[in-house]
Amino acid sequence: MPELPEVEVVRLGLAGAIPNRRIAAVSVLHPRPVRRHVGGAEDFASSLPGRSFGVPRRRGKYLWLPFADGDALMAHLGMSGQFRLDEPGSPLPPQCRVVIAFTDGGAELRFADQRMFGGLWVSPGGADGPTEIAHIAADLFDDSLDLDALAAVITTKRSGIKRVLLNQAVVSGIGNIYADEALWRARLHYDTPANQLSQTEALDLLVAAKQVMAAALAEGGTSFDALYVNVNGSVGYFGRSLAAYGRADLPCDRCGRPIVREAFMNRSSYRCPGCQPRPSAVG
DNA sequence: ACTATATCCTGTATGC
DNA sequence: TGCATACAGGATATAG
Repeated sequence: MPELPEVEVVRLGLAGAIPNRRIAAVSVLHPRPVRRHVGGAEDFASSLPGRSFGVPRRRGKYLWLPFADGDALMAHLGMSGQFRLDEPGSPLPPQCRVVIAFTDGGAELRFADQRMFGGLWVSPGGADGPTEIAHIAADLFDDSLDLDALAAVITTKRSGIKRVLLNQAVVSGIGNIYADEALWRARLHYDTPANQLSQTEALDLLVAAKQVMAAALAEGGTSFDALYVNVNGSVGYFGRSLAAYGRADLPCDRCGRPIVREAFMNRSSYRCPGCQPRPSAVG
């Protein structure tokens, strides 16, 4: 699923293809992905032509594509959203929802989304920081992030540590895959109360999360199937490097015990029962 | 204020 | 072969 590394791969792909290009026409093929656009689908399609893109930006899993006029096109990939850059007239990708054509007649920007948890909308005045994502915290690659301060905040939370890692208002960009990988690297059980961690333990966990996401970014992200791909349709290769996620019954790379899969927060959590034992009751 | 859960959505895999 | 069900999970609304 697209988390920070995958979204950054997409951002980089867009950065090489859309800046300074002017929109000629927009087609909305399904209304749901533009549900967050205040004026509705027709307004979305009619308000974009004539605008020119700047350099795409990202916070956590959110992308925004600034326009020269100060507004921005907001984008979230959700579970299965994809941006593709394809030549006009070429076959549409499966579940293509929105098509943006340019005045130069070059590659079109196409938004496909099977499950439609993702979406696009125009953020008025959002080019330099959309208000719609004011509640989204800095991510671990944000230069302005104070890692020590973030670790201190985490140690005040009473929730289990995985809930905290997944809370985008605390630290953004981490989803189920990299949460499990970071917890495995830090040898922590997902249900460990965050306020039972020492400052050092919290800091080590954040560093682990940043390191695993940096490694994933270097390999083009994690792809399990065609649901996550780069703007040119290529897949990422970090899936082969995962130590916990998706490895139920396979041996832990550290201790050899089989990784277990457990239901947690309406999804799956993977951990090593040897390296990441359930914490003792509250003490 | 804080924490936890239900909901949305569809293609794929699995079971009977 | 066909139908039903489980599963994948990010963000938000709602409940506690």
